[in-house]
Amino acid sequence: MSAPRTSAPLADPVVVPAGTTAADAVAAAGLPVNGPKAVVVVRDSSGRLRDLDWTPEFEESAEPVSIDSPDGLNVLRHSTAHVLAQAVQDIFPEAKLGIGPPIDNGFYYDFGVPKPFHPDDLDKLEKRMQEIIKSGQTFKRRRFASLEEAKAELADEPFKLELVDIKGDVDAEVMEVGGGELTIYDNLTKDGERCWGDLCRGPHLPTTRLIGAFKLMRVAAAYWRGSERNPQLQRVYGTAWPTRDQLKDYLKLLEEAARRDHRKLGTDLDLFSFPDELGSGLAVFHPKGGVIKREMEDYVRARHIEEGFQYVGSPHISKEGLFHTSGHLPYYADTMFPPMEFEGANYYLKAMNCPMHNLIFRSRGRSYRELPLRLFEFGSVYRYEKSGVVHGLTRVRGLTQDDSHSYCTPEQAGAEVRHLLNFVLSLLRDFGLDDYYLELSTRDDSKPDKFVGSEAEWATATAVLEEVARESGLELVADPGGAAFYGPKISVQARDAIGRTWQMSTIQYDFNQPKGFNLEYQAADGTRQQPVMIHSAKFGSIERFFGVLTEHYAGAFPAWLAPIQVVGIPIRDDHADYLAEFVAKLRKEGIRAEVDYSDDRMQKKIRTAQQQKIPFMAIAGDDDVSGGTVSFRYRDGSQRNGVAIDEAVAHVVEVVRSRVNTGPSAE
RNA sequence: GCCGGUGUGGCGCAGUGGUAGCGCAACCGCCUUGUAAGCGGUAGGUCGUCAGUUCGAACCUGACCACCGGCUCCA
Repeated sequence: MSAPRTSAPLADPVVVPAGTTAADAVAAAGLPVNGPKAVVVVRDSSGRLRDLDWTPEFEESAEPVSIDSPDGLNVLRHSTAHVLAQAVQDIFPEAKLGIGPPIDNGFYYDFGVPKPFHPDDLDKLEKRMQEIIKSGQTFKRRRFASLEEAKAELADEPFKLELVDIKGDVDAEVMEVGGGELTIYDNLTKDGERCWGDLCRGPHLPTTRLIGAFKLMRVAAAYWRGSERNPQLQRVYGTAWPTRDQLKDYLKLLEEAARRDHRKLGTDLDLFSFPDELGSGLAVFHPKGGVIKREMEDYVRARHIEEGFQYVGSPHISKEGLFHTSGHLPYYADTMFPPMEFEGANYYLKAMNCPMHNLIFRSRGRSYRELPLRLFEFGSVYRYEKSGVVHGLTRVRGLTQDDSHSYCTPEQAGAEVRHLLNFVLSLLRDFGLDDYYLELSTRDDSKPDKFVGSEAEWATATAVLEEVARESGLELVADPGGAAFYGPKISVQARDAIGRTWQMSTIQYDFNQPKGFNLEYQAADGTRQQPVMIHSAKFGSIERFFGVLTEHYAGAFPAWLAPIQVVGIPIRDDHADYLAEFVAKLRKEGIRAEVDYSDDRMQKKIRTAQQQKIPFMAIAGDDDVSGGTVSFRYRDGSQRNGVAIDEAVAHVVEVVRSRVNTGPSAE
């Protein structure tokens, strides 16, 4: 997610005499220069942000930018990065400066240091930053006419020197070369004395005092200029806000995310685990997780069949040749588990299902009348993810894809992609994800060896996907270079309950594998033609989707997915038999219901059921027994007392079958 | 794969050189209770693994494994 580039105008353009500083202009317009709504920079007519002390080019159309706008927040965060860098060099004088851009909710700064930072160092740095901020430093822009001058100034900063020297693909976000212009910002104390400086394109806050609240979050290593071949620098991450309250809210959001973490909930709710004995990235689903997984699969299988897919099956391993034919092996040999050799052949665990489906297509002659031919399966694949990247259920080494391949004529491709996109979106909606945008991943023409097929083929395929994506009316984001080697793709990015986005489904247009497999169908005119294939995974992987759903619902799954849907809670032991009859009736309707027979008190049983996030608690005591009723407590805490047994059964059945959620997802 | 951090009963944690402790969960009792923790007792750990240092290692050193936070990668 990248921050929006625009900020809403605060006022009409300010008209001032030439030579006025932006700060004076802002003041003249009666705009605030302090506090949480402060104007911190201005935008010139070319859209570029400028410091408030910017005079020479000041224009009538300059637009004030407030600190709480997205641009203003970036300026605030970037300025905080400078304060961090100054603090680091104060405490670790040997530290060399990398870069320090703003990011979502914060900033980072990279440093070259002889010894990596320890998390405890953050406290010291925060303290020093606090002092700097309170002292009210300003950032003073200095311009250099020549490279030499700048280099002399930066003689002690090897990384900055490298930035100065970079020819061609200069990272314009980081600095500005071009036109021979290089700028250094000097940090000035309140008395106007220089106390620090950094090569930077700016702009910055007029004073560090506007940094209302910040916190250093973590240290990590990051490759210099993002390349694995470069040395690693120490990156310090922080967050920064105009006010303390905003920082507090942000930290609360992080806590909420931690509370929803599927890895924690997986243990708490007894859903799944990753036994050491299996190896990294290999999950087992426990009975409760198994229920959810099976419900997900059953539903998705049924929906596929409704949509005209045919359910197929294929093995987990194959001889090597198959993956040569498909073209995968040269690209993915590193990330496939190493081959097993026996009977004179190499066998690989499959890392993708498409080659298998291609063999099904090719198993007999195909007619145009069969197209689009839609094959679908839950295909388990194994990918040797690097040790540092496995992450809960969202990045694993063994996973199951709900993988489909639609074989169609090139003319049918657009309609098939449209069909798939609608299908995918309706499925996601059924699982409570209804806020999404699309990403169109295309070929990177500068890296032809990463992609197969001609430019014309790519252009055709991309045009088909783009047209369907556009007419969907959903937000569409370009992802140049993100395509698979065999073709472009649309991916659906879904926002969860707390606004995080997850890449979910993909739809990929492939004209290459049909070629490699020599797939053919007989056309109406009797000629043999080559189909195109559309790959699609709706969940992406069952495991990953499971993890995302767990976080989306914070473990409070909608009733139809809940491992235990109803728990009977007797007020006294002797009410248990009465509830057992009720539970038996529910089970007859296919409801997952149990009686809590533990010798805990009913309050404790309620607490246990709440922690298990069970949607329905059916409570019964003397009143209910004599009245032939049960009393519901829902997991959101609301109650419905004295519901007649038959009505209660019907109520539960209705909620479960309608697949709606009972109670707010956050408990 | 790279950098840093962490690894103690099912879960959450304490214990920095003298042969392991707390809370929850589990089990056994007592209590018989109307919407989020009643009380008492019992059992459970070769302290991630393997080497090493030491009279002695949960604690110090090394290697490996796993996890966490990032980076790089993600068909």
